[in-house]
Amino acid sequence: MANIRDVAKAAGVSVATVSRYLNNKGYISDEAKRVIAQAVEELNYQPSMIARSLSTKQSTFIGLIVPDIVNPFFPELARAIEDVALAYGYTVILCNSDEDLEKEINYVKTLQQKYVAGFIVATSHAEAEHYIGLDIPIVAIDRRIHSSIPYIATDNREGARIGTTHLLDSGCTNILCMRGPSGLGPADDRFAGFNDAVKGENIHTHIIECPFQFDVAETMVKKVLAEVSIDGIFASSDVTAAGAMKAAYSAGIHVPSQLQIVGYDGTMLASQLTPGLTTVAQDLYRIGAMAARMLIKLIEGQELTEREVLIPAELLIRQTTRSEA
Amino acid sequence: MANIRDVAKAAGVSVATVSRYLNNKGYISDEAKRVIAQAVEELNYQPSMIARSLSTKQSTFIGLIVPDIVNPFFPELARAIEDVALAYGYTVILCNSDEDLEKEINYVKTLQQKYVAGFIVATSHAEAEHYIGLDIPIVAIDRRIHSSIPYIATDNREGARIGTTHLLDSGCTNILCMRGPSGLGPADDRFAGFNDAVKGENIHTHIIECPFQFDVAETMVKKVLAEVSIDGIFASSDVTAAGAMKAAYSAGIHVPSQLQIVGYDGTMLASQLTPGLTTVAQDLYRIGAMAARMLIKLIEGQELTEREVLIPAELLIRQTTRSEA
DNA sequence: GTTCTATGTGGTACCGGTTACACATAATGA
DNA sequence: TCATTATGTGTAACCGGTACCACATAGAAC
Repeated sequence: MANIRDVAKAAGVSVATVSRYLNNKGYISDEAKRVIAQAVEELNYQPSMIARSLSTKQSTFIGLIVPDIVNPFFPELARAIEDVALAYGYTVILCNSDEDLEKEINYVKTLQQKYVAGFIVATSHAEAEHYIGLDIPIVAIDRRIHSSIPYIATDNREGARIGTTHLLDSGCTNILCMRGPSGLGPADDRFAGFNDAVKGENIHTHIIECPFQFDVAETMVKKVLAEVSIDGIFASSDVTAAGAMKAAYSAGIHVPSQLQIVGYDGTMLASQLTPGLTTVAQDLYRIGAMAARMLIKLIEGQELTEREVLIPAELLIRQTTRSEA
Repeated sequence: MANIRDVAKAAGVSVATVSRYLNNKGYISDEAKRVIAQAVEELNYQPSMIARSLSTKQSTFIGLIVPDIVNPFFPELARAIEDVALAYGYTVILCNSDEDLEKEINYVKTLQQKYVAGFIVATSHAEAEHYIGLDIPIVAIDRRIHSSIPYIATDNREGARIGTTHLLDSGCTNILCMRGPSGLGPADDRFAGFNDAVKGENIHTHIIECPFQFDVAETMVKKVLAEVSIDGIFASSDVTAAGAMKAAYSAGIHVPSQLQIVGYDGTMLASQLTPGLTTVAQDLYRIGAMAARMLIKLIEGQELTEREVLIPAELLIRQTTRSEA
């Protein structure tokens, strides 16, 4: 592969001029532009990003840390981030942390060696201390890491309130709330939103704490259905809602006539279930895209207008609720 | 951040010695090892991968090109690749091609500039010519790009045969085959497998060509159900099977008592549907892991024992088929 | 005693860019 | 007319590693 000196020689100018041409900075005559363009074309020259990075100590890599890309929540996020990154000339490095702090720290270290320009962190084990010391821009998704790190998420509390209210409006009076792991920011917020909605209403509520796993959800809901009588479920994720649907099916309980269910996330899964799952949709794409844009601003030294952004959730009414009104 | 010269100075040796120490090559005395280790420790030195790459013209980045990470088929693949890559000290760059040839070429070009060590290509628009010229190792997943490029995939034909046979064994006599886009390798193979299974059997078959999209599948199957009477569906992906399930539900046709369905892929979706979707599972993780291992071998200059690997598919029997036997 | 080999270390060119600085020329303003 | 500024270009140091080559020393082989 040709390098910048080859181009300079072919064009009959100095490497400095070629560099200026490539980066569009400083003065260059039209004539110089012409001959360099031609040389670039002829030699099929492509500048080495590695050499550029070494020299400028900057790169166009963005590290994306997620717990597990297999969790349907993250691909859409990743997709949005990748789209925006591409548009701005960055590429994204995928890291699965498995919620394992050590793995995460390790990744951060490795990527630093590779001069990543910044991180987008969408993980729950994020310990502030390992990030705030870094002199690399970071944006947090879904949960707050530290006040100094900008973050962007769905307004989970309000979203959960809306979802639960929909259950109430649809006539449910015996509601099971499948809350997510306590201590986990978004899960706590959603639970708070659930409580906001039911407070003062004359209904019965049952609370279980359930990890975001299909199998566990199915098992737990099966047990609940055998013990108490409920007519509505607010699940704090689509995956757990899917588990609940399966449990209801096994128990011979019809959805939505006997039991109504609302999920959370608005993933593909929700739309592909039968019956279609009513869910509180997060605008994952928007979150991802915005996070990427914020990070790139940070990387390029621009000021952020907002450091904390809450995106509203939207209720998608499908067939697991009756929405009489 | 400290560099290798700082370390050399602190340890009272030359940079060459430090480099040898870091790369474990050449002769170094125990004493030198000791003082260098200490200096590295004290300065918290981490070698710059960028500088190393510039010098060696090698990197530890692997480019992963997929059509769309949102398609549930790919996250699992990506996960496996990432796991293996991590274990060998590589990091993976995620690229969504959207089946767009130009975007794909663009990515390849960009990543070349960034000195990626190799590519794993899991995309259908792969035009051989853009890859065979590259002097970078490539492994293809799911479809063959060119005879010179190693590839690894599920034995789709045999998988489809097994899935279809299961439908036959379960008593279906009127089967709809939802084949994938013709011209697309894996889709063609699966269709061939379907034909292998039904050939010579005394049953009726209906064929439709359906892209791997939920909505389209639902619409198409709705139409079929209104027109002809069938008791079994072989879908060539889980997503289209899910669409078919929804269509059946809308038409008031019960699965599996009136209509049995077999999907393909074995994604999470299949297990999370209600009723659970019987499906021909590809061992996505194994495919991904193997592809990553093959690529790394190639990168590191080792010989491959096999250049084409077919992984057997496995039938996962769940609740959309009756499997009387 | 001389040659050979194994062990150990250092100097420095090189990878392919960027950029500070020096320098030249033309145009502008006082 | 002379100083000043805008325009345009080249030289070379630098980013932080790698690795070739030269060179030293010590023990083994002949």
